Amino acid sequence: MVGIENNERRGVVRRVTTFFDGATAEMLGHTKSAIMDVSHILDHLNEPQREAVTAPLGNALVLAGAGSGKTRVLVHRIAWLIEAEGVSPFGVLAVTFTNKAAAEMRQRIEALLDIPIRGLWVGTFHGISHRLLRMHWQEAKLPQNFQVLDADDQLRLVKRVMRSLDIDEHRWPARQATWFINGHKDEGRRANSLPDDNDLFQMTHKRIYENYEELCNQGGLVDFAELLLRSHELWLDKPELLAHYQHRLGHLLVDEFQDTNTIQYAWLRVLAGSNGCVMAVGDDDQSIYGWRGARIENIQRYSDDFKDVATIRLEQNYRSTGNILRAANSLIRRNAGRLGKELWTAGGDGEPIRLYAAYNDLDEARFITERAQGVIDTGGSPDDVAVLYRSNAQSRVIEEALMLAGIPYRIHGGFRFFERAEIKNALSYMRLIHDRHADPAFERVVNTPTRGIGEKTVEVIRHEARERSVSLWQACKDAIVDGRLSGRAAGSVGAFLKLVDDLAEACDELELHELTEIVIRDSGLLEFHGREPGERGLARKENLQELVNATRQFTGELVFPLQDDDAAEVSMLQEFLDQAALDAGEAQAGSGPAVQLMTLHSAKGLEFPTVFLSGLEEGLFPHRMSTEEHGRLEEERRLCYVGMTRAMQQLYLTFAETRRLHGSDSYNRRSRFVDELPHELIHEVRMKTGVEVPFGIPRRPKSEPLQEDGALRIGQRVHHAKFGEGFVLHCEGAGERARVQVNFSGVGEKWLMLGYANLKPMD
DNA sequence: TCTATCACCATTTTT
DNA sequence: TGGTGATAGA
Repeated sequence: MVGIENNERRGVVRRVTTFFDGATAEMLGHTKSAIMDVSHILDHLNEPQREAVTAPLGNALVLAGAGSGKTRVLVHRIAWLIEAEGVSPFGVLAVTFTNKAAAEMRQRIEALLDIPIRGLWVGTFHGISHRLLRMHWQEAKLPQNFQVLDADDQLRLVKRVMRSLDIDEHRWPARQATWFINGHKDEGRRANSLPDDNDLFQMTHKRIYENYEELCNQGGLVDFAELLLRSHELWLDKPELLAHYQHRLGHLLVDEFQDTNTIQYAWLRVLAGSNGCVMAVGDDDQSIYGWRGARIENIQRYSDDFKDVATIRLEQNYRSTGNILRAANSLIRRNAGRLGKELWTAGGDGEPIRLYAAYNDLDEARFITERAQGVIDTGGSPDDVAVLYRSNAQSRVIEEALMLAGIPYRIHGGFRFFERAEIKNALSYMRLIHDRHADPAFERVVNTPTRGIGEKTVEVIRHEARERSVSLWQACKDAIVDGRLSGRAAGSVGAFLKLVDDLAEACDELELHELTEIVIRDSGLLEFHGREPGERGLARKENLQELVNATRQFTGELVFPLQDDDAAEVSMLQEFLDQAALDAGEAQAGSGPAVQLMTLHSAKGLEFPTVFLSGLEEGLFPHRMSTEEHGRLEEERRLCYVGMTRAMQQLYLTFAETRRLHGSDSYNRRSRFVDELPHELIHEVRMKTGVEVPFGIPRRPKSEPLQEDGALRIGQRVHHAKFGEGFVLHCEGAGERARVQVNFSGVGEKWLMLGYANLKPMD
């Protein structure tokens, strides 16, 4: 029904160029909105936003700059489709990358439309693909109770495969093999489609991929990439099924389009078919996930691959001050091949961007802490402050400084709730209760808590299972009957089997949370983890309790409700386990206002009144590993752009001349990104005094200051009391912080503080 | 089978 | 520097 309506509508061309709030209804022509008040949808939108929200039914590309109201446009567009265009909620599919974004969008749509939108599909690529596979497991050639593997499960499985193939894990790290498999799946390639060549790397990994694939198929295991790949294949294999969804889902909206990878793009194209309307929202300047397969070119290809794409640019920024935007604009302008966008604000210039050249990482942390304290002292909330860094290793010193100052902070990233070992253990018992043949779960808890089933015994069971192509569980039963296990091992294994069977029986008729409670107690996990030394034991026990709470609150309500004909028979337990795999939860429960510490990557999409961009040093940011390739350097620059545009009022850039990383000191030059910013927008904060001076002018090119003193120049031979003779390689800094790198004939290259080294020129 | 010790190593992260 | 994984000894 919906599909037919849509097809008719798509021919209708409506030009809506200007809106006057009072006149809106009259201007909408013959659509349903003529009799309906849609001002709540269109009020408070700027011109381009309204253009996007009310775009004619068809394909559209919305280039939404940072802070330009992207989510707002998506939400209002959906409301517009439903209320003004009369599209059924069942005909709309909104795709995001994270569960958080999906939840937020759903919530905002419901708030805007003031009614729960049953049937509206809002979810992640993975979540939606997963749902499809659950509904059409037979067509997708999966067992009904197939299991979703998370990254950790996958890695373990790959390791198991490699061991069974006798592949040296030193030479071929399992991480790399997993990377290889996922990389190809993300590109839509199955193991058998990879070419055979003489490349040992390729052939080894292909072999692993093939065996891994086989093991997954045998055990009904589906990893993240597989969800997408398989649902894509499902559509291609079953045209009638595809037709059903194409007909039903006539309106697709995709958030963060620049982050789509090859398979996601293909997935969308297939689903859209020739009649579907796709609204792609994204920002090529914020593409920072190329390293995990995202294809920035998808956003460029889109206009070619889809017909009659209307392009709308959202460039008015509602977040940052003029200075911040000007700096960000001029930074990103250095990247080539952009679709082009220039952020502007109706607000004022605001304060200058502040730059702090710290002596070392501790000094940097001290400065950040001091200024964060300043924000709090002047009535700000700790929540208003974010400290961003390139790599997680940088967080420690900042943490310590904040802790010392008694400023509450929260670190984003790290282990998330469902990724914690104790939680995964508990879930594994639950998984086994649900499906005795779930091998990954079996492997995980067969000897957790320790019950005398060692590696040797497990190896016997694995061998048995492989020989007969049965699950580990089945292999245990057989091995006991056939007497293939020693008396002692047979006893322990038998006890484990009985434990799980007993748990299953005891929990048969119970609510999910009651089951969970019994599982963590009777499996011995609660006691086992509680015994762990120190704070950790306590924390783990609490987490397990928290799991019980989570199951109690779990309603089984689907992320996106299904229409009656979609109804799939899925137990609450299954549902919960799936969700735990697909949504690992938040890393830390928020408790009170706190300064936010996170990587630049995880800051995307967020905003803060005060932002510290720390560690702006060559080698760290841009990261050493990204400086070689041009494309990767541009991605680093986009990352810097993302970081800067998080700031609403105040932006601090900091770097350290010396940094302790991995236990040894490193001396890095200030990041090129700092120098790519217009100097007039920056004030440099001087050490100790805190006095601000204009940035840029007095700074001389490196090595010059020393030359002027007539002391040293590059290449000059020098003598050091302890290291002997050498010649100067580099000079950096000035005054008390001046350093030289000298290549000594005896001890090699050394960095020395000029003030202390007492170098004697030799010529 | 479990625990202590020692190399080894080290962007970014969601699903 | 600190976390991880392999190995040796109890």
